[in-house]
Amino acid sequence: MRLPQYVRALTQILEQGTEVVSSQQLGQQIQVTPAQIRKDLSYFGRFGKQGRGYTVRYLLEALSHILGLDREWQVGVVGVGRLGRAILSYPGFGPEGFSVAAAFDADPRQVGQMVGGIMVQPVHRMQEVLEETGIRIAIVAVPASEAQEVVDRLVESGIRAIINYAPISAQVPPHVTVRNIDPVLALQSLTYYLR
Amino acid sequence: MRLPQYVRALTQILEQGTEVVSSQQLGQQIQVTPAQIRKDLSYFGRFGKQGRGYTVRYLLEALSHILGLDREWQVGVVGVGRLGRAILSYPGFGPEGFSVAAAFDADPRQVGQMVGGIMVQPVHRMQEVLEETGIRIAIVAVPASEAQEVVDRLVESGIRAIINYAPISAQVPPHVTVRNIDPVLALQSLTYYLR
DNA sequence: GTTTGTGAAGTATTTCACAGCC
DNA sequence: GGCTGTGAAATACTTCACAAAC
Repeated sequence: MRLPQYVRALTQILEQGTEVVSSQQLGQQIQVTPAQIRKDLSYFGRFGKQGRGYTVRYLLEALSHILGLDREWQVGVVGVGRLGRAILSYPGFGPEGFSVAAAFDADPRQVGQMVGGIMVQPVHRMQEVLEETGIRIAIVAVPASEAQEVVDRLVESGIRAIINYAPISAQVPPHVTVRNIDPVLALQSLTYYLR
Repeated sequence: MRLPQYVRALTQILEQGTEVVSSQQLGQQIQVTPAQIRKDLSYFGRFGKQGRGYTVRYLLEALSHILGLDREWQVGVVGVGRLGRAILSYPGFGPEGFSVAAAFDADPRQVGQMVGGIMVQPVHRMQEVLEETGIRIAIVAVPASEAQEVVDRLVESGIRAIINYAPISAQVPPHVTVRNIDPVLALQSLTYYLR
């Protein structure tokens, strides 16, 4: 899925004040071939003008809408240890339309604390809170040993999308999508090229 | 590149005391089809026995060697802001054979400080230090606006592999490999499925 | 009976290349 | 002349299915 990259690049291009962009120029910025970009876009509609290119603002709005980025998404974070705290106080989600609206932890010492401006709730209230708030995206930042259990409970609670920071390959039903963030795997795949 | 996943799964299986594993069992654990696993492995050699499966310890050692994971890798971190500090104090790299051996920052207030047990060095000494220590892997944790410049200097310094946490698509020559860690892009690709 | 390793078949993804439009 | 949108061609990746080995 390259659309989010296009959105990011178009946002930058718009900020520069450029009004029209070709697939060639866009591709240069994000290391994707022009044909690839045109093919990707053609799957969703016809956004360009021959001989001219794409109107940056128009394409940006169209793609943002397709991705559902023209609204704010509430996100729940499970696990407020070292990593969870870093996520909760990460300032990069807000500007992109994601707002961390709930945080959970199993450790009673964490529960009740304020982290990144929100109150940590006990994990046994997770289903209740997620259903009340209608949160459908969760970030899992618990130890590997507890991650699958947490994922199972998130799925039961109606979560539809998960960012998983735990080093496991989580099992989920088909209606739930998972993206793994796994720096160790990334490092380990790099070492292959260093010999 | 799925080999690192196989290594991780095999390590767990070994810890459980299981000595032999089939592509079927291994696949179940990490959500990969048995045929896929056999095909992946066949590219590097013949590790199994028909009717039996794979000797866990033997396959684990073979894959670790192929990936270069049978040694320790020194890593340099550039940027010791919020994110860089989290990376420097992340306890998950060491056990996997990665040791953060140098840290750099452009901010003079950070330079000289000890973070995660190592001394922060000025970014202008980066090339010198990287060449002295022979570090070939770097983690980039600087703001987007400075990331490409840092990447360029890393490439000049002989770095061959980069984990990039900055939200940019870095330009590097073909002999350098980059892996991006980008939670915002991951989130944005998830929202597509929620409508 | 079980499970590997692997050609062949089947899908998916990417690139080519050009008619059509600006 | 420049650039899109898109079928066709080319690549890449995955799954099938089975002979061979245990």
